[in-house]
Amino acid sequence: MANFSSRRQAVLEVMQKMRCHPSADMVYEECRKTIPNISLATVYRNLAFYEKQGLVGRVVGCDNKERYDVEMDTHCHIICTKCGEVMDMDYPQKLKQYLDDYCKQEGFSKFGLSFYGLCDNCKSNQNGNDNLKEL
Amino acid sequence: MANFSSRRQAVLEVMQKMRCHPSADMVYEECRKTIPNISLATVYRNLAFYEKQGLVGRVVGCDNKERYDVEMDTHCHIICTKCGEVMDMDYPQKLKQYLDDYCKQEGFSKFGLSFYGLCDNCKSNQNGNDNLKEL
DNA sequence: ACAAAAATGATAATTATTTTTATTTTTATA
DNA sequence: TATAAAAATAAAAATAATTATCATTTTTGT
Repeated sequence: MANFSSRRQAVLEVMQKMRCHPSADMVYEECRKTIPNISLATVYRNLAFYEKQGLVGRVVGCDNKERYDVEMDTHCHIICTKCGEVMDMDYPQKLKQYLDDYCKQEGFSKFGLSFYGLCDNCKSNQNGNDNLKEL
Repeated sequence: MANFSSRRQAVLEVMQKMRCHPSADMVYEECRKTIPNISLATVYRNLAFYEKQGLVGRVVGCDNKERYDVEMDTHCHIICTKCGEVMDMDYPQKLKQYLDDYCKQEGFSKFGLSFYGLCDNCKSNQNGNDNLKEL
């Protein structure tokens, strides 16, 4: 059954291998390493395909690109207000259960929690600018 | 001091009057009702300006537009997985305090919580399609 | 009143994403 | 295995949202 085409499989494998929250073009660049002539549209199409399946989700960072993520629902995110990087984080103690229950009780299909702040990298390269939009 | 230009003021007033989470072009259309020759660029510029001040925040709905919101931090959001509408919601009991404390403790500057599901409107116009991307 | 700084409108440019179309690959079935 | 139908693809064009540019206007501080 669900035997995907080679390109389609590649997109998922690349997503699973990348330990980050790539934008579509990052996935594209990564795919090209093994499939040099894959098209960007194919990456977009397959990310949308997997999103519909629930295998891939979208996170929204501080830049204006969509970021994609495998394994949603298991973790929340820290989003750097300076560089836009998205990092995984375990839910704070007890919170996951609380939100799961609440969600079920109210009939929501899912939830997303993000914390905003400087990532370690930007923290050490401090220049007092805690805002992407600054020039 | 902070005596803004008339256009800049208008953008904020419109935002405060609109009881929704408008995209930039929605704010633009609303502004044009009183200032017919205001420019879309001015709306974008001033939304960015207020965002930097922390007076306006961005929410992300299910469509690919940025949605803007005044009074962040007081409420969380329900995002309709069908029409993309963003609605305000009070934080579930005790949750706000918990998250505020956690945030302060960990040194994050803010957080955002969203629940996903069908809005009442889409619930009643049921057609089994719980996904914007469906055709 | 006047010079300097900031904001604006109009439009062009950019960027991300989606659509289109002709072609190729995959799938199902005979 | 051969073959017709369906699905997926590459490449490019189209679309849509946002940002940048620049000449002009408005605001600010003195």
